[in-house]
Parts: sequence; structure tokens; C-alpha cells
Amino acid sequence: MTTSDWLEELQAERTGLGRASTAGRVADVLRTRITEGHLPPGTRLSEEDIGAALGVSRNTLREAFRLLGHERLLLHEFNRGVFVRKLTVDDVRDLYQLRRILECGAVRRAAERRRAGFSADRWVELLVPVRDAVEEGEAAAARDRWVEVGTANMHFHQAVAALAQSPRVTEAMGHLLAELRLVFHVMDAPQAFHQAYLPENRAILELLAAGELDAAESAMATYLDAAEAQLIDAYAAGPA
Amino acid sequence: MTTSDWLEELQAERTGLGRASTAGRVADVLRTRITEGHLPPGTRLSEEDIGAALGVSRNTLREAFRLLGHERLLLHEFNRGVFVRKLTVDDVRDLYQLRRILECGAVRRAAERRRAGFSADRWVELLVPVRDAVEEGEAAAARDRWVEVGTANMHFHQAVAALAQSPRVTEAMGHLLAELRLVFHVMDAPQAFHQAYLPENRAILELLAAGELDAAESAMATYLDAAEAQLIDAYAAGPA
DNA sequence: CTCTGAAGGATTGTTCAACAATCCGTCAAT
DNA sequence: ATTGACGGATTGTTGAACAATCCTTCAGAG
Repeated sequence: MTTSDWLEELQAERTGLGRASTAGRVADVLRTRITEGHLPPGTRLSEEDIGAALGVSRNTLREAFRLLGHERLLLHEFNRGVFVRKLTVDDVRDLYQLRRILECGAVRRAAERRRAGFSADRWVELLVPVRDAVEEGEAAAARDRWVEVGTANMHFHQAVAALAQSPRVTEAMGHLLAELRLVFHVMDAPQAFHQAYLPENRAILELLAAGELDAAESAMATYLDAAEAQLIDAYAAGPA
Repeated sequence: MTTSDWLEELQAERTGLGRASTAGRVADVLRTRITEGHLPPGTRLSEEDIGAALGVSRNTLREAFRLLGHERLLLHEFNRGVFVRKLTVDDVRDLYQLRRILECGAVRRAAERRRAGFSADRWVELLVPVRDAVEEGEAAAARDRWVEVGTANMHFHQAVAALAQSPRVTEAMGHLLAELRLVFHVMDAPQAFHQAYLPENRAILELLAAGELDAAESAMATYLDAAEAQLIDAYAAGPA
């Protein structure tokens, strides 16, 4: 192992170390609290109460609010406070429109690279995270760990987006999925919802591995159309 | 004019009025300052100096910094301060990867809608902003208003992205273009750069209007490939 | 009864001052 | 040339204070 290897590894860890900011940690706490569903959409987050509960000053807390506001998890209304984002049916449609563009686009871009000279080894290597996510979901379903099925499903789509090999696409997909979690909590049985798509994930993976890239892209498109319709139905029955 | 019309107009202006936040206005000032090139990439923004110059407190200024940081115009280094973002060649590649996915994806999504039953009137109506941007650029070029040619070019791509009719796609495109402005300033003659693509804009518009949507999408792809290569060349000659 | 308008309290927006933590450059010592 | 310590400067964070705004309540007019 040469010196440059050491330095490279250290540089990879640098982003993890920079997380020392108090506001950033507060944002992390609130983010998981929100995406896990403990804070229902519409809940008002009082600066004083939460600041006291977490032991941070109002100024620091406001910085955390800004962070989550830009991730669209919180809605900041001037002179009124911040609220857990409440998504409308139009928001769901918009999110899936963006998903179609991002995920199908990522598949398409990966396909173009593969056609433009890409070794077979490099291709399977690129698909490893996708395969991992698929198997993670199947294993979780076999053990009836429904919440893990849900997170595995997220991992699958995140991995697909990562096929574009674009940090910005990956980050946008991360924010998109976090926002979508707000939607999933309004469903009666989110477990069954995610589980139903496990075979689809497997099918798309196999299409990708086989190099059937156009088929993979259209499979993803119909996948997303179906999921969107199902979610919108749940919304029609529920709130909004 | 009915009552609902009145209310609709007022609601449209609401976003403009909500800009009463001091931090938001400070962010606006800094944003234009940065995108116009007055603050070169790498410049450090001292909290004390800028706070004194703009007459706002450090806390408010920090909120503005967070806003611009999330738009990637500023880079926030912990315990070191904020700097005007300095983009690397990899950033340029990433930005164009995202542009390909977003802009080509928007065209493709619009195409799918058009095929799935869309009146001809509705289609030309949808293309109005694109046509306006193209003509705005041509008019500016005819009068040798080079900076206006550049902004018209931005408007064109923003309008293309808006074909997806997705607020989130539109916003992402806006942030992307703002970030790209950081890149354009490193070129010797950004005017000529933008002017060269005016015929391409016109060609894509005509393909869209004629319903040649696949051709429009691939034309946009080659367009972006060429622009990316040109920018990367300029970067190789210049900094980083 | 409904609508209007005026207190009143509560919460947010913003500023200020202070201290701790960290970074950066300098300089001496090995 | 590298190391280590010192000191100034800047950021991170806190707490308190005041102004501005919102929400609720309530009384009065039509």
C-alpha cells in the first residue's frame, strides 16, 4: 500500500468528520424523527419547546430549520413558524414526475456509457449496489421484517439513480426519497405496498444485468406509473 | 373579471411579497453579486465585514449564507468560513450530466404527454415560453447585446425544463443554471460562446413545434455534449 | 346573528454582546 | 526541514433583549 493510497482513504473519510456542527446534528435528529413518522405532517415545531428539549439555543435551532426547509421536509411560513411538510396530491404527482426523469434518465445515461465501450467487468461492478439492494429486500421479506423491506426498496432506487454516476443526481434522489417518506406514512399498510414491488426490482436488475437497457428503462417507467397511481388512490381515500 | 380572478392574481404575487425576510433579501443581493461575477470563485466572505457592509447582524447573515450554501453558490467550511464556490472540471461534467437528464427528460416527458392525447392548441401554448426565449436571444444578438444573449440562453433552457410541468424540475434547473454561471465567467469570451448556440436553440424549437420529439431530444443531447466539451477545453486552458 | 375592530398574549424576526472552540501564521528549538 | 508552542483572528454557539407579527378573545355596530 503506497502513500497515495493512505491519503486517498483519509480524504474519503473527511466528509464524515466535518459533521461536528451542532445545527447539522440537530437537523439529523429532526430529519429521522420526521421521516420515521413520529412527527405527523402539519405539526408545528415551536422554537422554544424544541430548543429546550434538545438543549440548543434558538439561533442554532433556526439554522437546523433552514437546512430541513431546503430539503422540503419542513415548511417555513414567515412570522408563523415551521411545520412538518404536508404533501398534496399534486406534490405526489410532481415527485413521481421527477422520479421518472431521474431514475429513467440514470438508466439511460448508464446505457449510453455501456454502449460507448465499457468492459463487462466494469458493468457488473457498477451494478453491485443495485444487486445488493434487491437481495437485501428479498432477505428482509423472507424474515417478515417489513420496515427493512421499505428501506431496502429505498436503497434500490437510490442505487439505480447512482448509475448516472453523478453526485448531484444522487443527492437529488436522496432528497426526493426523504420527501416521499412523508407520503408513505399516510398509507394503511406501507409494508404490503413496498413488498409488492420486490419482484419488479428483481426483474429490473436482471434486465440491467442482461444488457436489455431499453427494456429496463420502460420497466422502470411502468413501475413508477403503477406506484404513483396506487399512492394517489390512497390519498383520495385519506386526507387532503 | 370575476372575484376568483382577483384572488388568483393576488396569490401569484404572494411569493414576491413574502420576500420580506431580511436574510432572504441579503441572500438575493449576494446571489446576484456572485452570479454576475463580481465575487470571483474562491473569495472568502467574512461574516464581520459583510455584515457591517450590509448593516445586518451576524446571525441574519449566517442564515443568508446557509441559503446560498444549499444552492451550491457558497461553500461552507466548518470553523473556516464561507467561500464563493470554485468549480472543478468534474463539477462541470457533473452539471452537464444532470443537464442531459433534466432537459432531455423534460422533452421526453412532454413528448409522452403529447402522444397521450394533447390538443394542438395546448401544445403550441406550452411552447410559447420556449419560442419567446429563442426570439429574445435572436433579437439581442441582432442588437449586439451580448449579455442579454446570455440571459436569453438561460431562459431557453429554463423554458425547456419547464416542459416537464414539474415545479421541482423547474427549481432544480434554476439552481443548476445559477451554478453554471460560476463556470461561464472563467471563459475569455462568454458572449461568443452563447451566441454560437442561437441557431441550435431555434432548430430545437422548430423540431418541438413540428412534433419531431425524438429528434428534438437527440438534438438537445448533442447540443449539451458540444457545450460541455467546449467548456472543459476552456477549463483546461484556464484554472484548476 | 354576523361582521368589524380593538386589546392582549404568545411566537417569531432580528440584533447585540459575550465566551468557547478552532484555525492560521509566526517563531523558536531540535 | 520538521516539530511544537504561542497568540491573534475568525467562527460556533449561547443567552437575553426588543420590535414586529400573528392568533385569540371579546365587545360593539349594523
